[in-house]
Amino acid sequence: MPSEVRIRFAPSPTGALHVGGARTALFNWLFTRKNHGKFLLRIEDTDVKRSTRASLEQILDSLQWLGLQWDEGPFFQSERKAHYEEAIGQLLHTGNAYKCFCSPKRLNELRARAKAMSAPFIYDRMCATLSDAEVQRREAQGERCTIRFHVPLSGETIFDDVIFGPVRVENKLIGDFVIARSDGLATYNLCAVVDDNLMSISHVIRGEDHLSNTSKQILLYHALRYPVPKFVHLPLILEPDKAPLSKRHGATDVLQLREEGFLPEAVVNFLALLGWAYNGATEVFSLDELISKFSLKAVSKAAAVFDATKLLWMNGLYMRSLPQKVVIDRAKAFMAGAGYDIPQYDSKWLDGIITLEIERSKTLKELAAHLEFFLSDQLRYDETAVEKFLLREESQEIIGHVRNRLASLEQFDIKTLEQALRSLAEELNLKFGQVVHPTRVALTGSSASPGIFDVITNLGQSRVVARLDSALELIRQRRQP
RNA sequence: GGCGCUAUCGUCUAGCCCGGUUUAGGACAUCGCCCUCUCAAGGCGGAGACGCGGGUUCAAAUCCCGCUAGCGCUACCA
Repeated sequence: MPSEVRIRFAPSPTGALHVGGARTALFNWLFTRKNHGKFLLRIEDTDVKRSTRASLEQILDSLQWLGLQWDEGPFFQSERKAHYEEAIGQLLHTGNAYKCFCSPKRLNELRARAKAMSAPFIYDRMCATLSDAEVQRREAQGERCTIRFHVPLSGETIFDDVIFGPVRVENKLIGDFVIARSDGLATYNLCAVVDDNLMSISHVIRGEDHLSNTSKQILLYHALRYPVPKFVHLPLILEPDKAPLSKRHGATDVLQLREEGFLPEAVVNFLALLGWAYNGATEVFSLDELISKFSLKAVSKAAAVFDATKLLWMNGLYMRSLPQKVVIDRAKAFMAGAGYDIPQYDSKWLDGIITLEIERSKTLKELAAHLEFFLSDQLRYDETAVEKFLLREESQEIIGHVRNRLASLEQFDIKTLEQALRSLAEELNLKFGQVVHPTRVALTGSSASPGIFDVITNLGQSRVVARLDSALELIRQRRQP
């Protein structure tokens, strides 16, 4: 029996959670659930300058919205300094680390010189050979120092990544890296190692951008005599232009996706398909199916482009396949959040018109927009539709007839309406569509809408007649000159 | 510059490990047709890819080498 599966998602709160981070979180979560392990959330906020409270909240909010519940945490690295200091002390004590007094200026010069010679920059280890007395003297003088890890000069560090396979790097190419800044705060590589050990993490699942850091961390594991976890690096997610994910390209933040009216179920399903495939043919998975079918072994090594169009398609799929009641409730909540006064509407009527638009909307936002002509009598006429269907020779007459026929109806159910309009078309010697199209534009302002009878019944007789009158008025005005 | 990683339709991918079953499969997008009161949905069909160059082999998308391109790391960021 393998030891317990303990997984962590460790974002740094320096910005909102974007789809790349969300995908990492998802894969972490799926792997945990599949293996009945524990999912921990750790906030890597050691960079005090860039970490913000707002980012933290956005990340937590995003994770919750996606339904990725964590079992332990959140833990904050900013509150765990004692652990890092202890490890650093141990490293110093065992001679695996040393104090470095080199100034940023000298380091920059070293870097510049290396670049000028197009040679690789590796810290020259000047401070590695300082005597204890010298170190003490300079410290006593109040000189600030960083602490560097003593990387072995020879040999190589090898690890077997679960996704990428064996990766090997020569130690002499790594260079003594900083594990504690001059202000005493430990850096990422050290904190991650110390915490992953303390938290008994079994698999470190993170973005491919950390692949190159892994050998450094393994060196740290060895020096600290910690057991080394399994490493799993996930391929990156790219913008359509193949550039790394960034703000400038629009909605790639999870919270933005929510604002755009996407459903978390669809986002999760879509994200799962970014770098992972079950058999290449099945694309739609419930969360439970995802958990049972997910496998890190099946994750691709190549970076994937975030295709918003496919997400849109999948969201539409979920709009139509999730239980209607669920979508209706989500739509109402979304609209309330967008400023609509939901309680003012008759609940049953609202549910009805939402239902009509669910199948023709890809997002909740789009759905809300489609509802506009039902909710407001300030019709926004689509100019193309007006020209095509209202300003035609025969339109005025047709709409006039429709108006009178509908106004005269005693019953206003679909059956009666259909009979009325079909016979009207027959009497006028017109095709049904010729009657319907101008009517639709007059009623909705657009040439696209739900079925005309659904529109009419849900608008109600008085509003229908009023709109037909308005359309007639509009036609008269537009024809004046 | 050094090191590391990656490379199948425009995009997400299956196939690659264990060479032949592949006229390289599916999905999104796109184009056409059907359905139809419009839109959407749905149905049917079309176009569309193994980065390049060498090997190995009777046979290579699949194995090997080189190249190219992209990305990552090379921070007192994570």
